[in-house]
This record gives sequence, structure tokens and C-alpha cells, in this order.
Amino acid sequence: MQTKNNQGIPKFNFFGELYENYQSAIPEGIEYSTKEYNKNEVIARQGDSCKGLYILIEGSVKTEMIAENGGLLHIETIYAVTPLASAFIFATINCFPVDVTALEKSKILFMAREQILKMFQMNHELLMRYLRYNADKTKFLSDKIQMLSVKTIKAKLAHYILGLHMSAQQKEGDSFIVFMDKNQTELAAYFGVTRPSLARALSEMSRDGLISINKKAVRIRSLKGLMEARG
Amino acid sequence: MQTKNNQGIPKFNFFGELYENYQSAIPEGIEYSTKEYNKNEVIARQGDSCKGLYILIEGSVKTEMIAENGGLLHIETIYAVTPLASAFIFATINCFPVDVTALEKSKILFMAREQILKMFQMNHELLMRYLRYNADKTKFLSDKIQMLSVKTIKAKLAHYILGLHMSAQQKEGDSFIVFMDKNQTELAAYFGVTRPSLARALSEMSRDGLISINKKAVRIRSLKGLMEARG
DNA sequence: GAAAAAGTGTAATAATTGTTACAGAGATAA
DNA sequence: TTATCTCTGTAACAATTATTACACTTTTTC
Repeated sequence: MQTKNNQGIPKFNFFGELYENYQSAIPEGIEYSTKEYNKNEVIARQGDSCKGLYILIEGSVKTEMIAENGGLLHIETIYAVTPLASAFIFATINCFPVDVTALEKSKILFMAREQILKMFQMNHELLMRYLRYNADKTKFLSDKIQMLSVKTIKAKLAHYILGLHMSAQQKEGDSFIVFMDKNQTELAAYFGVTRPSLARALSEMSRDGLISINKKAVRIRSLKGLMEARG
Repeated sequence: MQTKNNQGIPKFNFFGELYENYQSAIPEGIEYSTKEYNKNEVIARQGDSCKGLYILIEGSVKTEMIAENGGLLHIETIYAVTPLASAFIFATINCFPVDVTALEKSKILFMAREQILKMFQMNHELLMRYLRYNADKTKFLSDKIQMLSVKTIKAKLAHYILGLHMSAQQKEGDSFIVFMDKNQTELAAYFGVTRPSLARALSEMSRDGLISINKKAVRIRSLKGLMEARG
């Protein structure tokens, strides 16, 4: 998530807008603080109340929480620059769901909830961006749940392929071609299944005349069959 | 979700605050419109752009989308009063994910995105409530993903029981007792598994000395074993 | 181009879960 | 209390997926 500018200096991504640094991203009159943590130092403990926005601006941390990128339960590494637990700032029960520990010398920016609200009042563009940022994340989580809720691998594949078919397809003869945006290994991880199981499901759907596969190109041989395979 | 007041007239739940009706909930100077739909009339089609807030204020609708209550993929019925697709108003790609159809004579309140922003500027308390509402929903979805991401039923159970153990437990002799907040049928639905499979997992964990079960009371016989069973 | 790394196809076996069915326990209502 | 309904425990069998292993292809790197 670390974006670099021409000079190789990390830019600061503040809810979708890039700035040279965090100082220039934050409007005049808004109070915030930064704090440095050494390696293995605990930044937040599970259950600690989360009274504002925490942004990791330097270094990397280890965490078990749902990451900003929608990553799952297992222990996870988050690199600068990324907000931590931004979803929980305004929640009714706003505490860190797990421990957060510095993996190296790291720097955290903190802004209290009242200051965030003040900032939103001063800068409506920023409020818009925050709303969009959170909305996009909710959508990401919803999509993930849809995917995880579908039981069988073939049904997941049918959903996924039909989803691609909706957004963009290419006619060839009497059938359609769609292009997968992930390779099999990535797709297996996205589905939460093992790679061999995914490969087997693909080859069986191919054998059963639903699709044909050529690298990342999938030819839909039976739209009807795919729709039935959704479950 | 239909809340009634003393007179039995539905109250209007506007992002967590109750009002006698929708008119009194919306500040002066904010434009909105309402529209009635007859039974089986299509309210929104999959892919329709979602340019604002839609609130179902009377009647019921059928939908396949991720419902506001976090419900899953399958076709779903939503009753008044509930916002529709409120997560998507401010998303980058803001269109209805599926079809929405009236199940009976229903009434929808519509407010354009600009009016919502104007309303947030006029009433910061309302903005706070909206932020909290969305944050809570994100947390709900995150929790759901955690649950769905855990692979085996026993691991789900271990997570669930240890979660209960964290929030409230009761010492009895040399072991702990926690109380499940759902019965087996509900728990099976929450986990997305079948009820007999859940019962089998419970009885095997009981047989293996991890827990003992007496109705909704679970005695933790091996905290270590449970932690290992999390996966 | 050669070597290394990453990705793919496939198979046998084990583990897990779903399906279906039935009996009994417990709660609820008439 | 009796009838009814919901919840629970259990079992046999089917279906699905994980695990592990290996050969092969494609891409990347030097």
C-alpha cells in the first residue's frame, strides 16, 4: 500500500486523495499527534477503546484484526500508509478487536473523534471522501460475504464467471468469452478453498460442457448450465 | 423491524433515532419525495444507479441483495421501516446490486445525495448517527466474515465459545461455565451449517473432553484444548 | 538461453460436512 | 393433562473438499 512519488518519498493517502505528507493533508486548526513505537512494542490491546483515527504512517504492524483491505482473521501484517480500525471510530462499541504490535520502528498518527468531526465540518470534500471510503469498504465486505456464503466451489465459480459476464464479455461464434482477473492460486485464496480443489472443480465444469478454459480466458459454453450451477 | 408506539402507529427509525413519522425526522429545507408502488411493481433493477437514500416507509419488498440486517445472498423480504442499499449511496460504484420488487402496496421515500449532504451539514447530530449506523454495520459484516472464514464447524464452535468466555463467564469448581445466546438451530444458521452437523460437532467435542453441555450452558473442561481447536 | 520460480493438471486417500430419517425431550397451548 | 410443536441427539450414507504428492508448463530472472 506504500505509494511513492517521483522522488521515491512515500505519499500520504488520506481517504483516497494523495498528499506529499500527512502535514499537508490535514487542514489548519485540526489537532493531532504522532507517536513512535519500537519493534515489538504494543500499540493497542484487544478491548482498548478506540477514541479516534489511527493511521500507520511509517513502518509496519502485526495484527489479527480484520484489515483495512478486507483480509481475514489470521494474523496479518499491515504496512504504512494505512488507517487502523477506521471502521470502529464511530461504532457504538468502539474498541480494538485484537492486539496491534509494531513489527519494526513505526509511527502512528492519532486524531481524536471530535477533531475528525471538526475536520469534516471544515472540509466537506473530505467528508465525502470518508463516506466513499467507508461505503467502498462495506461493499467489499458484502461481496466477500456473498462469496463465502455460496457453499460449493462450483457454485462459487459459476457466480464469479457470471459476474464477469455481466460486467464485460466478448462474443465469439455462438458463445461468450470472459477473462478472469485472477490466476487459479489467487482465486483459490479469494474463495477460501485449496488450489487443487479449485482446479478439480474447473476441470469438472469443463468436462460437463459448462465452460472451456484457456489460461485466463473462459468460454461460456452453457449460460443456462452456469445459472443452474449457482445453487 | 417495525416499531410501534403507544397508539400502534409505526414510528420512524431514522438511523437510530425514533420519530413519530418521517416528516418530523427530516429537517426544514431538505427536499425529498415519496412514491407508491403496487404489488409486484419493480422498484429498482440490478445495475440501476443509486443516486441517494431510499427508505421503505410502508409495505414490504422482495430482494436478493445483502440486506441492511446483514442477511445473505438468497432472496429476502424486507419490511418497513428500513433503508434500502444505504451502504451504496456514497460508494464509487453506486448501483443496486439486484432487483427490488414490491410484495404489496408499498411506499418509498427518496432523498438525493446532495440533500443528504446538506442535511448532514445542517444537523451534525444526524451525521454522527449516520456514521455510527454505518460503522455498526461494518462491524457486523466483519464479524460475519470472521465466522464464515473459519473453516471447520469445531473451530467455529471453539471461536464462539471462547468469545463468550471473554465477555462473561462464571467459575464453577475448576472450570468455567458460559451461556450460549442462541439455540442449536439458530447457531447452525449463524454458522451457515446444517443443524445435525452442528449437533455432531458438539457431541464430539463433548466426547473429547473439551466441553460439557447442559441446555444452553457450556462448561469449558479444557481451555487449552479449545484454543487449539480454533485452528 | 539456462536456471529458477511460479503456476497448472491430476490422482489417491483422508477428513469433513450434508442429507435424510427417526425417536425422544422439552415447551406451549387448548 | 393431553396434544402439538419445537428443539435435540443420533445414525447411515452420499457428496464435497482437504491433503499430499508429483509431473508438467509457463513465466521470470540472471
